[in-house]
Amino acid sequence: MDSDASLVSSRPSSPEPDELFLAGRNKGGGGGGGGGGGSFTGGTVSSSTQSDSPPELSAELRSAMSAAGVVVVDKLGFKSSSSSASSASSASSKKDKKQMTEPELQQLRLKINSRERKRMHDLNIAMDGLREVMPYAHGPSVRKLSKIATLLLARNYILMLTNSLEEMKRLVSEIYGGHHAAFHPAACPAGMGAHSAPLPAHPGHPASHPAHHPILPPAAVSSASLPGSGLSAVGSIRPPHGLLKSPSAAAAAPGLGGGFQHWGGMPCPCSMCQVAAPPHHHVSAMGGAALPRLASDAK
DNA sequence: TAGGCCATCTGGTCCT
DNA sequence: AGGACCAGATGGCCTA
Repeated sequence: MDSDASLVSSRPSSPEPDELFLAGRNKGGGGGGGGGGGSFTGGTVSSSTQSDSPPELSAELRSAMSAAGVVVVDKLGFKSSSSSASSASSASSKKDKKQMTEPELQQLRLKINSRERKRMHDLNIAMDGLREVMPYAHGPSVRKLSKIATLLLARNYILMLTNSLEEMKRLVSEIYGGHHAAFHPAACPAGMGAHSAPLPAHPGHPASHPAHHPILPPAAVSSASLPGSGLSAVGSIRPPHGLLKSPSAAAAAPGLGGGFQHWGGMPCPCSMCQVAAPPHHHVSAMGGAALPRLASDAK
């Protein structure tokens, strides 16, 4: 019904951050799957849901909808000049629900629905933000990761980055460990060269053992050292392949689809290479400016 | 056509 | 009291 469409359409006009996302996001394209289309096909969803309500309520609901629209918009941050609607809703909310008239109940219900919708939209925005930093192929031709796949891939990615950091620290300590005195003045940053204060994280320092991670909290380090930890273990934590039904998604998300298998034969010991980037990209990948993205060949 | 994924609605519960 | 959070139900869309 148009009611939901009006509510949904009122959201993009909201000054909130999700507006930017929703505006730039062409969910109707079908890339996001049925759900993606659902968010912008308010008519379909509303028709389905409104069909639950008695048909005779439609007109009433529509009138209530317009009033509730003001309330919703006001709730979303607009400077609503119509205080009557908000006052009516507040007044009705003060009543017992049993005493509320049907339009008032509907208005309250719409308000709650809108709030819940906004909450879910915010959740989806956060989920998309997570997808954006995930090392899998992005693009219009690549199917979007499902929510569960996104979460599982994110978990794997965090674990893998943790292990990568540990591995790099270990290598650095191996390289510079025996030449600490010689390398120290030049190799260390200014603060470190001065050694004004003991730096546990210094490569040559005994305390720089990976077990005492200077950056990550102990929990993160311990999580990296899961049973059978090490780089190969990260690949073993990947989610079930069944989560990636489409081969394109599996190819686009190596962390999910088994892209870690090449680790054993790779000349570069940096586990970052397991993700997607060629060995010479891991510096930029560590920088996080541009996470390695697989070739958008998928599909 | 079945199954997966999703958005939305809705009622309940918990928190501030 | 109001809002946030959660889970179940429902129905639409898409893909194999």
